[in-house]
Amino acid sequence: MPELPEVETTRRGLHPYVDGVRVARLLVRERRLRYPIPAATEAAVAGQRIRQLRRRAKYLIFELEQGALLLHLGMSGSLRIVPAEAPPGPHDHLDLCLEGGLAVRLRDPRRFGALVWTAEAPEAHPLLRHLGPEPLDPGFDGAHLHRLARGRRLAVKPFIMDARQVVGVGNIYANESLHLAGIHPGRASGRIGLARYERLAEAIRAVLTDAIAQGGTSLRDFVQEDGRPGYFRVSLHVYGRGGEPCPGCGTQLREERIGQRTSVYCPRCQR
DNA sequence: CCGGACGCCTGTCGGC
DNA sequence: TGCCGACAGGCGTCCG
Repeated sequence: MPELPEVETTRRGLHPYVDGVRVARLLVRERRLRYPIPAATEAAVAGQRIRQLRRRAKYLIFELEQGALLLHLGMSGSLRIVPAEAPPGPHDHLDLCLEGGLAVRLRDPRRFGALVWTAEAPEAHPLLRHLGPEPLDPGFDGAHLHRLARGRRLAVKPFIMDARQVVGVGNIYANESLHLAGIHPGRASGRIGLARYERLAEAIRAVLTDAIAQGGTSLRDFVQEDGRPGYFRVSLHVYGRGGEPCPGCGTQLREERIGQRTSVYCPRCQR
C-alpha cells in the first residue's frame, strides 16, 4: 500500500503507544514475509524497551535498547494497535506485544512486507545503507536531482522513484509531483535542466507534505492505525484519473506504462 | 555502472 | 453467474 505519507501517518499514530514502552514478546504467526523471519528474532526483542519509533524512507524503525526492528509495509501492509488478546483476523501475521496489554499488529495480505531485527545501527543495515535523502529534509533539492541525473537516459519518473536518488516517492506521488511540476514522466532524466529540477523537488515536497497533512491517502486496503478504515481519499489530481480532464487545462489525461508502472499525465501541461 | 525485466503474494475488477 | 487474465501502493535481484 503505502507510500511515505502513509508510513509517516502510521508512525505518528503509533509512536505514543510504543515510545518508551517495553516489549512483552513478539508473536509471529507467519514467518514467510518478504524475508523469512528467523526464529531467533523473538528472543532478540523480548523484554526490550522501545526507545523510540522512527521512520527512514518507508521503513519504520523500532529502536530498542539492543539493536532495532526494521518494519516495511510492502504493498499491502498495515499496522494497528489492538488489545493483545483480540483474536487475529486473516493475514494478521504478527503482533509486537507491549507491556500493559496492547499489541502492534501487522496485517499484510500480500506478504511483501518485512520485519528484520538488526544488532547494528539501523542506518548501517544493508536495507538502509544506500538510501538517498529524505525528500522533506534540507539535504534534498533540485540541484541534487540534477547532479545525479547527468548523462542518464532513464525516464524521469522511474528516476525519482529510485530510492538511491530520493526516498519515499512511490507511483502515486511520482505521478502527482510530475504533474504539478509540468514535466512529462517519460522525459529522459538527463535532459532536464536545473530550474525544472528545482521545480520538481519543490513539487515532491509539496505533494508529500500535503498528503501527510491529510493523514495519508487511503486506497483499497489502507487502514488507519487505530483501526478506522480511511475512507477519505485525498485530493489526487492525476493518479487513477486517466481519461478525465486535466485539472489545469481540461485536456484528457493520458494513461501509459512507463518503467513497468502505470503513469498518468497531461500531454499538454507536461513536457 | 546502467536500464530493463522478473518475481515475490493475495485480492479485486473488468471482460467475455 | 463463473472463469481468467490483468493489475495493484514496493523493491531487491538478476541479466545483458
